[in-house]
Amino acid sequence: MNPYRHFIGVIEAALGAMQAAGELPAGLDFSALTAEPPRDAAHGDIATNAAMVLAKAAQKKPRDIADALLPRLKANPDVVDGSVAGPGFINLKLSDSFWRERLRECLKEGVAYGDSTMGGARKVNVEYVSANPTGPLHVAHARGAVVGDALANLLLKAGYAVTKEYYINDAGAQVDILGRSTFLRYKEALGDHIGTIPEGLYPGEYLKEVGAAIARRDGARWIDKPERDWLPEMRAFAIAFLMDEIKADLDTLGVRMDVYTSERALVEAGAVDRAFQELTRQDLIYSGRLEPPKGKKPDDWEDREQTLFRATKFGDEVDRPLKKSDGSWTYFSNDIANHYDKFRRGFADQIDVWGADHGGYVKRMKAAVKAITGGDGELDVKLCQLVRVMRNGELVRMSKRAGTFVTLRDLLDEVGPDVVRFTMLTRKNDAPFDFDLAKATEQSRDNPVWYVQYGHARIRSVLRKSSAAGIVVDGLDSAPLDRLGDAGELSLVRQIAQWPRQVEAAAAAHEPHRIAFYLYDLAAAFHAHWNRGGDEPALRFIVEEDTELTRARLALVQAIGFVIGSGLKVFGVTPVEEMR
RNA sequence: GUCCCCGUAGCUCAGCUGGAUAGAGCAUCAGUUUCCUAAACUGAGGGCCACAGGUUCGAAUCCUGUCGGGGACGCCA
Repeated sequence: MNPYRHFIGVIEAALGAMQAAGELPAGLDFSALTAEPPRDAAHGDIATNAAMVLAKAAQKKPRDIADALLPRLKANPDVVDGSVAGPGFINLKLSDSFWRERLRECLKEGVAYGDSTMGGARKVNVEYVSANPTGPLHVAHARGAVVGDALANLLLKAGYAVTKEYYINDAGAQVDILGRSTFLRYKEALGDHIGTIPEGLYPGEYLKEVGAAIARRDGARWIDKPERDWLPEMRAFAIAFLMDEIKADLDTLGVRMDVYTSERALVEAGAVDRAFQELTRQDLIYSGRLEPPKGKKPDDWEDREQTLFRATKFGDEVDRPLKKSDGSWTYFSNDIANHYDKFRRGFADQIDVWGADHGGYVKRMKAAVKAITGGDGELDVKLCQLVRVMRNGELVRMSKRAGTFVTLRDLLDEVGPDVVRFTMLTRKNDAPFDFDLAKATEQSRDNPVWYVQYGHARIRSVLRKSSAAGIVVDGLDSAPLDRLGDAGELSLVRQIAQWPRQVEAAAAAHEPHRIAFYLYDLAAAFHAHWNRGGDEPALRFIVEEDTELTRARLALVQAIGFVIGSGLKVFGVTPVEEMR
């Protein structure tokens, strides 16, 4: 249960009763009403702005409304005290037993604690990674992969029907370049001296393997053929080869897509024509001229009549071209088809995770989705800012294999998937991120991954020790939780009870990074309480002469472990049993 | 030239879609180990929330402008 959502219901009921009694006018809008934990715990457990939000519409002073509302809220059996403060806040103190019941819920539900029905099983499509199949994944892809995957998991936990999708850009000029680059490496594999890679082809050494593989398969059969014969072969082979590699990297990272959509297949199936027809039907396409682009020099700019989409009607800066000068579709056209296709597959709610270099593309894609779905579809775009890989403050520039950038594989080999995933999620997606290899594996409070995992390891350690001492650690949900009376213990109980709310808030905002900060705070509170047992042995979890008290405390410890496990599950990180 | 993101403690960052006296870690200083992992914990100092207006009961948060940093801008994807 999300206690705060629960209490909004309680408050609304009390306000309804006031309306029925004529103390408030009918027809008030309750949508701005909040119930949240006050910043200062001394104020109580729940603060509501109800009186202030309603004052204007009700034509009453906030404090008068609050004074009338307070006794009605105090009548709730879970409320033990309450007061009106400041400009009209109502602060409520809830009974310890109310919070202990939340703890019991957690113990019963295990890592499923925090699961929400907020999403109402609504279908959501999260498209992420979607890297071009022209080379290995690098760090920027890693960030997108981790953010997208965690966001998808988070929405899953919040009760949405989520599909994880990868859109393969296997059409267009860049895969032709890939095909030609592969052909060069193919010749090389057959003994040719190819010299330096010509301008305009991919220089990365990773293509050597691809060329060698196709040479093994096909021998010399392409070597004297014209390009039109070998290009489709080279292209298809390289794409398949590199996609396998990408999938393997993602698999190591713990990312498993539900759907891979091929741009080429979409085009061939007529999806672009269908989207084009739909936009035409809505009269959103016309022929016109565009201003030359500003900034960069338009060296080969030609002013010409173009097929344009009325993006400006939906909030974009200019109308956008759908066809290239040779008459073929632009990437934008294909991508409209992609999003339209997703809509037709039942996804009104769509989320794309992109790199920051696609920032200029957001408005037009949102405009297109709004347009082609007749306003029924909604696209949210999460832009991931640059990632720089550092080692002790020094910038790490490139990998040996790819030549120009640090690959995801390098990162995985060095620090492992769990560290990559958690660390990438300790920052908002729209802020740049320096990934420090030394810090990521450091064992200190400065490293959130380690700190949270250490908390979990301590929890497992206590439970192991108790078990070895003959205390039953099964069925802790029936432990006598009312034996938990210490202020530190009750504070931890309250913090555990925040978890369902954190899940819902992070899911609603599409911000998985919030989970990382919550887990860090929870771990900090746990470590602090742990150390109090040093000064006051009576507070230790295991009290040999009192089995029931011990079981109550172990229940608390286990619940914290469940919540950490639950959060790490969203992140796709495995909780550790012990530190080594 | 236009658009997008960012600007919070010396450093790295949070700040729960507008709430009460702005929070963590690092660094600095001072403490805590016969104890379930001290790889931890406790305390102190440190702020004109870039700047200037506006919106209202109330602004780090929303709107406008300025400054500063990053990114993007037809026929690439």
